[in-house]
Amino acid sequence: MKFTKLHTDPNSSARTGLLETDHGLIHTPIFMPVGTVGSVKGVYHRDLCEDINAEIILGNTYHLYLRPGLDILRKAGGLHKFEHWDRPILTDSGGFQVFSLTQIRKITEEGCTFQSHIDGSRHKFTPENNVDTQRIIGADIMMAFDECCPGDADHSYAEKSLKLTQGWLERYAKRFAETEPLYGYDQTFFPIIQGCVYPDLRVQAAEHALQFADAGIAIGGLAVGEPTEKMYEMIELLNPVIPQDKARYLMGVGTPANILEGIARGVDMFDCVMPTRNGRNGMLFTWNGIMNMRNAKWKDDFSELDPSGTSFVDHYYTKAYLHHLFVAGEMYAAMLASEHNLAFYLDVVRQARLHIEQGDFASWKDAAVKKITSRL
RNA sequence: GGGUAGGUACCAGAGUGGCCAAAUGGGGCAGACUGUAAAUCUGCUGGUUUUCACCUUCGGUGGUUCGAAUCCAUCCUUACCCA
Repeated sequence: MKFTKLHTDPNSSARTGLLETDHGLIHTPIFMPVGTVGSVKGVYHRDLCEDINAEIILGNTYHLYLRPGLDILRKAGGLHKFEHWDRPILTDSGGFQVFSLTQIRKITEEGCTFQSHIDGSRHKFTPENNVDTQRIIGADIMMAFDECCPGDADHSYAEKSLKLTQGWLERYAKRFAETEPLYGYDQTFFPIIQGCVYPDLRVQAAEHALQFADAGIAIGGLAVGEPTEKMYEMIELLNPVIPQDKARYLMGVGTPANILEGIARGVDMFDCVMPTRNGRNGMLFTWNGIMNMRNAKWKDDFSELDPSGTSFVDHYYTKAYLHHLFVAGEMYAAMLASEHNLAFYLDVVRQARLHIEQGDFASWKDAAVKKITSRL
């Protein structure tokens, strides 16, 4: 896998690039829709390709390992074939579940013991079996197995956590080097920089992780409880530390504004459940601001859903109609909102790329952020 | 005409002397959501007030009582059954 930097913005650290995979090209900056258990919730793959134009989607190792399980994934010939998705896939390792399923897991130096959130059965992830599992899933980009450290952790915990992550990374890289892709196309892996909100830990984490970076590297453990400003500080801090020829993936982020600010600070790749989850819960992101479609104000607004939207749903349906679908609890509401939001997110990164190429990204970004964070 | 069971907040429906502005659902109105245990969760939902508190409210009217949604009388009314 290869990452090439293409353009740089003169007034910020924003850049465009190209990530070449065996399943196709990824133009960065990019947003990657999250498809945890083998589907981007509520959205047809057809629409993901043609309407939204997602260039890559995510899967999740923890969730897919529990269900459908490795036997089925192996028999299916990997996740691409199983879910019939021909474009690139990135899988998270389950490191986020180490963070979010804190009540039902135990961390040791060897790995992490989980209780399944589905049936309570006990399982263990180690860096080694995590590589094996992601080989079976067959992601184009595999994520290292880490501990996603909470944003409010103190320095001592963060340091201990980082040590663990670093030890796991070394073992992960070793196992990765010893194993081969199973399905005839290339796989790469991204190491993950942890270190919470502590500059000394972050820099140290980056320097360590960079030894294992091939095409790209990830910044993890952000947007997990720390103030947004701290998140921006950490990205700024890492920007000069990470070589320009590595794709930088800011994991789990975020709001459209977070993404633009991340791009301005040199980030190339983003993923987040926000467009789909918040969409299912009635929130629409647009260039003109945020709409809560359950609000009564939309009930007799028969204007098109989003005049500036790029999805067909934006011009095919009205605000009043979507409001009605949400109030009525119709699943179609969740589908339409997810489709709109993902199309918007992909439009955000597309516009960002255009403005970086034109060289006016920084000023455009400031104006855009102001607008998209307002409430309609 | 006779009998029985009812009439409680936007709706349904608990409550049957003080802890009742009144459970619980639904509906309504807002809010939250960041590598998805989320088509989920939270708050508010008689009036004034930031809270305390006070005022008005449980079909109508009139009583009993220190005190009534709750007991009594009467009227209105709904459903079902019998004729």
